[in-house]
Amino acid sequence: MSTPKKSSPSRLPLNPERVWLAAVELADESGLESLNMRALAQELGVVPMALYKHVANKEELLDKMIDAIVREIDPLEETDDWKGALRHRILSARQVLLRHPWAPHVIESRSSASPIVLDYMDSLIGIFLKAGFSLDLTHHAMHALGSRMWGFIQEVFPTPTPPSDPELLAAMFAQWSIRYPNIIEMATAANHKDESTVTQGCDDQFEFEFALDLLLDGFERMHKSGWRSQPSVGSNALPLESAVRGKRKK
Amino acid sequence: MSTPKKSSPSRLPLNPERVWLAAVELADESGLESLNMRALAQELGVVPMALYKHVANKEELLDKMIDAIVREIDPLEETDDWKGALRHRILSARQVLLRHPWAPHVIESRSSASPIVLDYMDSLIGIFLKAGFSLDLTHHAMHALGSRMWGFIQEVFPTPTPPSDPELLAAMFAQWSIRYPNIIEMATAANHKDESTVTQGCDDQFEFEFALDLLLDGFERMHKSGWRSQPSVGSNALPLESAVRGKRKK
DNA sequence: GTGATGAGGCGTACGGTGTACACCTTGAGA
DNA sequence: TCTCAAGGTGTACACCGTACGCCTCATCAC
Repeated sequence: MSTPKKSSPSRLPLNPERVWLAAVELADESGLESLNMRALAQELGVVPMALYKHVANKEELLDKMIDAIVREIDPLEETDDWKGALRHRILSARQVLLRHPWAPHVIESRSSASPIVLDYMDSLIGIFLKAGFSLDLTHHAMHALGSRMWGFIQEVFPTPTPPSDPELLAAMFAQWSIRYPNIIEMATAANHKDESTVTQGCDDQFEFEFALDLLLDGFERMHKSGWRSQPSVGSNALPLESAVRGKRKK
Repeated sequence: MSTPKKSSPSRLPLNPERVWLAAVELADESGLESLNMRALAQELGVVPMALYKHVANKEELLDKMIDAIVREIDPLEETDDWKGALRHRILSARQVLLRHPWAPHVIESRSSASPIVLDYMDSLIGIFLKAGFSLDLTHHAMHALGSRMWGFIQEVFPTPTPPSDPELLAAMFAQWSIRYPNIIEMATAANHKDESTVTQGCDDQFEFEFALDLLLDGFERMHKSGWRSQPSVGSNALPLESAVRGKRKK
């Protein structure tokens, strides 16, 4: 052969892409907290410092990991149904995130959008514009989508996991009923069960689609009614705010 | 005196609250990355390990810091205007976060809600229920609010800061116009300016209120129309989803 | 061949982090 | 005066990212 590999049979030469794909795999399997340069190096059968010949540092590695999974999002299909297209794209993003549970945390910690990320955002904006949305409304809609465009649930503050001991559980339930009557009332109703499932039984996919559709329906309504944030073009300072404040109060 | 402090005149005895209030102050002034146990100890004129007599570990310290700022949110006022009350409370939360820019990152990293945090959530739920919202709709509305109930902008992926050199800037602008035509079109229109302000001039407060009002209006509309997610009580599995899907398609 | 070159893997070491653990100090109460 | 515990001290360790210098080896002009 013209390329004799004598050192080790299992050692193909390692390149940047192999590094971050291995990182994605490691994070998928062992969680983000297990992803460190030493563990990743070991996974690749290499010494830690070898990685730095292929990625500048850990931050860049995390950037590339996000790029890798953003590429997994379904490509945009040709259609005239803007709402369907947007919905499909965002739900696809959500499926990707479900496969990579570490991703939300990493996305939130990025300091700047990569070209791949900008491609995705550009395509979403394109959906609005192609449907005839004003530049103005498109802009606000993108902000209103926020992290939801990536498929986040953005589940801040998961409620504490209840104790398994039934006696302790009953005690906790009694306490909560006094201090958090509304939470308890809502939670027990939400799953037609007793206190044992008080904090469970919430369908994430449903909640996500509920909020997404609420936003999309809102965008549609504003678009159809020809909503504009500015009474007259030319000034772009505080008037924006008072304009909408006026509308809100009706 | 009956309490002679001979060691040092400036050394009042240090207690848990002093520790986390000092931590909040340090994070406010120097940023979250400067908040470590050694720096915090120095700020308090004490050796690092002394802190562990008052807080269990850094995670607990971060929990307490969040508690401290959640307490800064305006208390709930008595009113029959649920939308106004909710709006006021959430905008107040946003003001708090603006005073403590490190808070969103910390909130996102909490693994469980503290009692103080649950108090706040309970009060929001209470607003919905008092207004006559169904338990069902209240539940979904809380999820739809998501991190917005804390006043997050949730500005994922800030666009890269443009170079200051005007020549480089023009080059970047030209490149972007080709690769991200929609972003550029939207951004230039958004502030009626040339490329020099392409990524600036976005009023965060306006964007936040825009999205918040969109959600609140949506909740109101659904409440008034007597929206329910379940065609019949008793089953709580997939039917939920198809129910809303049906509504969405109309 | 042979020496130069440079890409890529290696080994050591350093500074920064959270924190375990044993020690000491001090002041209140018996 | 002795005891005891709360609270501050000092040392030390494990783990992290990564700077820096070295070594190996395939390539290629001569």
